Parts: sequence; C-alpha cells; structure tokens
Amino acid sequence: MIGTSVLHQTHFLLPSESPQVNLRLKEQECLTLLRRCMNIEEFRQAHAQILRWGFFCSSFCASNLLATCALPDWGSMDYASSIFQQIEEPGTFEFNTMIKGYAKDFNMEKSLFVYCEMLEKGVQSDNFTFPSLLKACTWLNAIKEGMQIHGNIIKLGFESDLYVQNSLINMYGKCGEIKLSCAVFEQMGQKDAASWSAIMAAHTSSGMWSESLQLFEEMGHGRSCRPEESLYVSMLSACSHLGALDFGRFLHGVLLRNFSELNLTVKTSLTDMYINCGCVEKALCLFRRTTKKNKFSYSVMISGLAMHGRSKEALELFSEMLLEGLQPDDVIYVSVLTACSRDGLVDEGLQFWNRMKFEHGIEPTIQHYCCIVDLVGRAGMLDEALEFIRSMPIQPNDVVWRSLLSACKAHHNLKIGEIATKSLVRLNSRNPSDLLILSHMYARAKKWEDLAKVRTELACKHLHQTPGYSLVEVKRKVYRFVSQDKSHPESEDIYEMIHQMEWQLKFEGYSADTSEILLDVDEEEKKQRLKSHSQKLAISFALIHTAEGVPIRIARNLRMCNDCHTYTKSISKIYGREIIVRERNRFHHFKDGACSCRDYW
DNA sequence: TTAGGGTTAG
Repeated sequence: MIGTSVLHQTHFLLPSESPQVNLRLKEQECLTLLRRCMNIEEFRQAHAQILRWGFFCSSFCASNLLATCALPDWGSMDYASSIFQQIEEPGTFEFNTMIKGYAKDFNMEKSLFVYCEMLEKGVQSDNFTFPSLLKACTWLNAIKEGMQIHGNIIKLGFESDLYVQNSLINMYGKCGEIKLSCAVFEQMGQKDAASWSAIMAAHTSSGMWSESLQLFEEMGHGRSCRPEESLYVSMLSACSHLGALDFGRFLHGVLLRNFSELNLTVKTSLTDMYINCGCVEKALCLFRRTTKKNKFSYSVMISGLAMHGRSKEALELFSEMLLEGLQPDDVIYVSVLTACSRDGLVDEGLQFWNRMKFEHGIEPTIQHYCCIVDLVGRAGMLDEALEFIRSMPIQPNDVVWRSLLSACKAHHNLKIGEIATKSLVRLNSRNPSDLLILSHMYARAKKWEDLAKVRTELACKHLHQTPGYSLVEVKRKVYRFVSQDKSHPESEDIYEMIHQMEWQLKFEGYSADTSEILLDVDEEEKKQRLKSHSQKLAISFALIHTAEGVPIRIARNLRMCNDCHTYTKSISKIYGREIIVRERNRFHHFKDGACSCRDYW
C-alpha cells in the first residue's frame, strides 16, 4: 500500500512517466541505498528515506530493511528488533532473519526464543530457519532442544538439506554426541568441504585426534573436496596432540605441493607440530625461514624451546622478539618464567616477573604465580616459596601447592612438605601422588607412625590415578598403549621384547623401583605390574617396528614414574636409540643413558 | 526477489 503523501511528490515525475513507474524506481533507489549501507548512520538515512516514501508497508522493503540492520557486522539487534515489532505480519523470512541476527550477535537464548515465537504464531519454518538455530543450540550446549529441533526438521522434510545436515553434525559433535554426529554424516548423500570439516572438528573436540586424521585420509581418497588451509591447521594440531610426526610430515609435503605460499598461521602450526613431535631443530629451521613473524610464531617457539629444556635459547628469542617491537603477553611470559625455572635462573626469573608487571603492565595469573613457586622452590629456597604463596593476592590452587610439594621432595624439607600436603587436602585434591610424595618423605625421615597414618588415609580415600597411556607412531598410524595392555594383536611379540629388554637391563645394574605403585599387593606383583607400564610397552613396540638408530618418540598423558624414567635411560644406552618422551608440558630426551631433564621433573 | 553450514596458531 502506498501512502497518499508520496503521490503528491510530483516534482520527481518526468512528463511521460506514470506515478507508479516512478514510485517503483524510487523503491529500487531505496533498496540500492540499503544494499550500499556500510554503517549504522548510513542505515538510518536509508531507513528515513523508506519511511518518507511510505515504502515500509511493502513487505519486501521492510524485510530488506530488517535484514540490512540485523545481519552485517555493524548491525544492531536492538534496532532490528524495533523494526521487527513494527512489521504487522512477519513471515518466515523475517523470523529467520531475527534468529540468525541474534545467533550472529551471540545472543543465543534470544535466537531460540524467536523460534518459539515463530512456532506459537504458526509461521512455517523452512530450510533457512535451522542452521542458525542449531548453531545457537551448539553454543548453549542445549542438546535436548537441539534434538527436538532435529525432530521438527525430519517432520518438515528438511533432513536432506546440505546446510541443515552440516549444522546437525556440528551441533552433535560439539555437544559431545559424537555417535549422533557420525550417524548424520554417514547418512548423507553428498558431502562438501564443510561436511568434512564439521565431522573432523566433531572428532577433535572430543579428543579423537587419531580418528580425525583417518577422516582426513578418507576425504583425500574421495577427491571430491580439496582441503583448505584452515583444515590443514586443524590436522596439524591433531598431529601435535598425538605426537604423530610421520603424519605431520606427510601433511607438510601435501601443503608444499598444493600451495605456492603458506600463510603465517599454517607455518606456525607446522612449527608447533614439529616441536610437539620432538623435532625442535626442524621447528627452529622453519621458524628462522619465516620472514614476517608475529607474537604467535614467537610464542610457539619460545615455549617449545622451554619445553625441550633449551632455556637460554628461549630467553634469547624473547629478547629478539622485544627488539622486533612485538609486545609480549601473559602467555609468552608463562613460557619465559618456565624457561628460567627449568634452568635454575632465579635472579633472571624474578627480574622478568617485575618486567612483566611494571614494564609490560601484565597482571599475573595463577599460572605465573605457579611458575615463581616452581622457580624459587626448585632452587631450594623453600621458605621464600612458602612466603610467596602466603602473600599471593589470589587464592593459591592445587597446582601452586603441588609445585611446592615437589620442591620439598627434591630438597627433603618435610616441615614445609607437610604444610603443602595439608593445603592440598584442604583443597580436596583427589590426586593420590600428593599423599604418596608425603609418605616417601616420612619413610626417608624414618617417621614410621606418620607414614602409617598417611598410608591409611590413602587407603580410606580410595583415590584413583587417572589411567595413563602412551602413544607411539609407526608408519603414519598412532598406537595407544595403557598399563598391562594385552589388546594389541602383536601382544605376544611385545611382551617377548619386554622380556629381552629386562634381561639386558640386568647387566646395566637396573633394579625395579616399586615405590610409586599404590596397589596393596606384594613386592613381586608390584614388579610384574611395573614391567608392563604403558611407556615400556610403547618402547617395545617401537623397537620391533622401527629401524636401528631411528629415534623413538612417545607422547604420554601423565608424568612418568621414577622407574620408567630410570628404565628408559638405560634402554637408550643399551639399544643406541634416542628416546624422546613428551609429557603434558615437557620433553625428556633420553640418550646414552642420560636424560635432558637432569632427573628433576 | 532477499538468506543458511564447517575449519585458522601459543
């Protein structure tokens, strides 16, 4: 309907044109104006024109007005909402616009609320309704609502829409329903790059990195979709988590063949992959060849060097970064302080602590406090470390107290060790190794009564260690071993190799250290258990399947026990192999019977 | 006649 005031604007008319034709041209002009809007001010002007000419009554004009206000980055959902409320009978398009607008604005509850309103008013949904709606469910982790919406999708017959399917894969994957995610993926007729990307992300977000790499290979076999650079970044991250060097190298090769120039993110991911797979030299080489670096590239390399025990180089690189004019942040400072701590550089570490706060204006987080406790404690300054914890303006957490406890264990300070353990108990720590450390300290001090009390406490609390595992890659496939594992098809050979290794170790003077075995079993049983720790099984498997002299790389989820450490040192000497073991944030390079951590870890 | 999904580093 056209307002009468518009009909009186005759000065726009050329003699030969009818008022209707001119109005249509004017409407087109307003729509063009809308399309060209780059900011909210220009939008207000376009809105004013539309109102002036009375075009708001045209549903097409109103919906364009709504979409232009709701969807671009400069848009405003409050403004869009006021327009929406003025539309007399909003239809599917208008509702879809509001659902998407709120989802884009991270106002996920409102997005779902608009859908409910849509259902209440009996407005029909279409295939455009669901992708944004499912995205809102994903963000809210609203799996129940998501499943109800999935039901509606099936009822309305939109389950074969590619965009809807991809959104379902993503929602189920991110909400931890990996089986449902796979079910949608497998039922799809046609898959595009986004489908593959979503299913791989579903696996990586569930920690199923191996499966994600398998999917990448499957995708390559189909040759229907060419992976984008971003997907390589995700896959390299999976390799980093797994310590899968062969696969990472394979990806590097594919990247070089398919892209003339790699972007900085890909280069940084490659550097990170090499670091996490134990190839620090290769990572350094890549890093040096990267001409234009940013704080991420430096951060990866600095933390990498610190993780590999090359603290001085890490600190040199930090200076280089500052000289380049790059501003350090809190994450980089964690690596810098870690480097100082690992190398016993107490003065330097404390200087960096001050520079971080006063020169770079970074407020210390709990991680930084933890680094300082580790730094001071590792150097044997246990009173100072305790004093530092007591003066912290934030509540010390279990990691802080555990750092102090480890230092007490290394420097045999029972008094402060007891304080640290009590604090851990007060924090309700469920980590059995805390009490175990204290029991060792009591045993060393010959305090048998206290030792008995701690042992009883350990037994009463029924504390369970997180199951440990070791990963090892052979021919681009990652194998996972858990303690006492007999599930591998080559289990017999693996245990035969273990037997051989034990026999050789006897000549090296190795004797089993059962002190960290928590189970209430006799000494012989403990020794049997020790033999099949996951790291030993992984080494055995690697010795069977890799050529002489080739380094063995293992990635673990937990800190290794003392016995595995001693055992691996000797094996590296006996078999002439470098064995590189990655724990969560540290590498051990075992070579010729010694370890890079100098036995403090 | 308008529009929808995934993936990018420490």
